[in-house]
Amino acid sequence: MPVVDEIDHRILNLLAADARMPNNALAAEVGIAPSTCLGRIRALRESGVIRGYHADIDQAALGRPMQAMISVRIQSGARERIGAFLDRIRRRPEVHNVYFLSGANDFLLHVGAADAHMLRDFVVDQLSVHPEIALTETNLIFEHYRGEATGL
Amino acid sequence: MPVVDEIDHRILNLLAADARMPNNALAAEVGIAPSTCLGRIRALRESGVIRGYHADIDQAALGRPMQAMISVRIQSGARERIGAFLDRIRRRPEVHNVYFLSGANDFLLHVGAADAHMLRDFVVDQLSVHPEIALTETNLIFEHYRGEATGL
DNA sequence: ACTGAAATTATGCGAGC
DNA sequence: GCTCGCATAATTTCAGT
Repeated sequence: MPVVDEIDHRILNLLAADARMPNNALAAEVGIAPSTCLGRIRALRESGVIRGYHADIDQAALGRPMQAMISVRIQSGARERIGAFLDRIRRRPEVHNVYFLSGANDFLLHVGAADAHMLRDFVVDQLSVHPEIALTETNLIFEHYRGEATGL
Repeated sequence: MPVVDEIDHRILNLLAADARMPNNALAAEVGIAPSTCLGRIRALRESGVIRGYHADIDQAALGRPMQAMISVRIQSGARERIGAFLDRIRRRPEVHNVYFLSGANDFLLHVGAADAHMLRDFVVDQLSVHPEIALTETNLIFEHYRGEATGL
């Protein structure tokens, strides 16, 4: 069980805002020596508190200007078989996030696509073909904002 | 409109997977000189293709083991006044993502909380108090997976 | 776009609190 | 046990070519 103190907290917030911030600057900001700061970051990384560092890419520039949120409902009898389905779906390049939820729908898939055609193909070829899937509902994402404080 | 070629594409995928990957390693991986690679990354950053670099933090370690997706529907007459509401809500530390959608519900708020109490307080104090908000529906997030290929 | 030098930054180690 | 300061290694950055 990792112990995260006040200073760790500040380091994490700074890294969530800018993961490429130099260790020196971080150390100065939180008021400890660079080597100490590095040790803390390494411990946080190894204990799993820091899960990784990711660049946030403008999807439109990558040829995927369209994003959608797809609600997926599983057949009530097939809840045990969804593990394999999930593992495959989350590895697809179109899929940005998978939320496994309580409520009437079981999943939310956040996906990117070049156009409506590609989106339709994704729903038909990746989702509807599976007998475990009871229904899907696709909604376009007009805008997507990230939170500021602590990064996910 | 920025031009993103094959090599840029590979750089972006690598940075999406690991934003702290050293510039030299990146350059070697994509087969160009470090200085050239740096120039490309800078251009991508300045043109907005790379929006930022963020550490992915385990929310449980930060004292927010609970996550929820809240569907929000706006009063049909109040669609013009939601800008200010959005600006405020997305700055709250509990809020990880705001999705502005088509369909019956107008927003999806992805939030973190320490417990059910805190979550209830967020819904009541930040959402229900606004007359512009017609209804909210809160669903717990059991699990959240990030996509692998290209980072968002 | 590459090469090589210079500045900046990261890392490991021994000492001190 | 955690922190620091210094020495070394690695990386980034900016010339010139």
